[in-house]
Amino acid sequence: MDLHIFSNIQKHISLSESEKLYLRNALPVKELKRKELVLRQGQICRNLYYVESGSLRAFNLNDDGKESTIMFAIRDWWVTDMNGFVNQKKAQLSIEALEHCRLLELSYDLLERLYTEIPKFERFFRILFQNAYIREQQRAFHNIALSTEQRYQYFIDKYPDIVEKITQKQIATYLGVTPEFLSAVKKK
Amino acid sequence: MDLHIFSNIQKHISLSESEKLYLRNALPVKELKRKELVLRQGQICRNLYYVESGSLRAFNLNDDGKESTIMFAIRDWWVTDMNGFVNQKKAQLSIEALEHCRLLELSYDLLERLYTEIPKFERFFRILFQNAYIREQQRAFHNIALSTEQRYQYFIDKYPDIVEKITQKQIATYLGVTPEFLSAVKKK
DNA sequence: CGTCTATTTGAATGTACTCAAAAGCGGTGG
DNA sequence: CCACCGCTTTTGAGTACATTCAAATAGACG
Repeated sequence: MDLHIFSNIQKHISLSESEKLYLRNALPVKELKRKELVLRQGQICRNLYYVESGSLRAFNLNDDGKESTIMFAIRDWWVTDMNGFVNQKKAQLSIEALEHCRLLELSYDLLERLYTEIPKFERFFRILFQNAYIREQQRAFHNIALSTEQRYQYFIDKYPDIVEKITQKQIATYLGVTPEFLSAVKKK
Repeated sequence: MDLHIFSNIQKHISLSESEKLYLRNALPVKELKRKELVLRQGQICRNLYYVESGSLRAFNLNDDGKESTIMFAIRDWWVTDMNGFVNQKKAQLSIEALEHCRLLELSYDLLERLYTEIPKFERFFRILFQNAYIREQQRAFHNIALSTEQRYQYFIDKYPDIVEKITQKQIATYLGVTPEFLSAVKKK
């Protein structure tokens, strides 16, 4: 089987050929053009996406027009508005393609079925959420403990593959500072 | 059975009487006095704790002596340095009792055994980590998008049971501002 | 009751934002 | 393939947010 998602899943659990075949048929491919949205803030969030190729940005737009980037997703990452998805309610986030993307779409209903029919998916997503939790807690820690310069340095060191896909303005909205200020920090 | 942990677990999975008995015997009770540490930054983090009663604070102390509070934990919460715990490496955090505490201690080895021997624990912790991830992502979002005043308001609205256990200085280290500044924000 | 820590207050300093304008760069269409 | 257009990045001045340090006051614990 040729999909990256299988090796992603098999980092943590094993899959039989029939399970792969099942998944291949159950996961629609979604192609996105640059700047296209796969989720719009305010819509019900019905799917979890695996990124076969391309890159995306999940962001919130508030009433004052201020954008905050919640996460980036590149090849081999999973992305959605997780709060909206697990509670099947309106998304706080929009998710846009930063370039041409090829996604696999995992619906809420299918995921619930996977949990009951193939219980090892509980394990897979337990590990996925465990890692996601640790990452986000680290981020929250950095946000309260580190200077903008330190957080910028950490970001470009930790996510070089993301950095090459995005603009400095997008990094600024991820760090929670203005593009002007980030520019000034870099000059130093 | 009389432990709060059982109703905590049974929010998401069911437990037989024999499973409860097994857990009861497998989870040592740990009693802590006020200000005592259950984990010290730099130590290997061997346990995950369930809070039967009392309240705790997980924080990082950096080289300049600056404290950052990563989380609070009250009755019915789980707490540890999750990164240290799942990778069995040195803790970034210390965890101290804010008052007399009664904890249940779940070791790394026992948890790994639970995952394989009672697979529904994969589901339980999948849901636990899923919720933790959503919470931390929300926190990271607030850190980059909201003012100190808004984050303070959100915290006291969302966690009134925590607020009554802690000092304003501790809230300040959780929000990532100085106690002096938080005091000024409140006056307004 | 005394001591230690938390909280408040204020002044001086540093960090970050706003607004505006210029310069640079990339995508798109001709 | 080049040139234009729009967006990103830079620069700077003025303002607002947040910290540091010090000292006074208030509270809490033993």
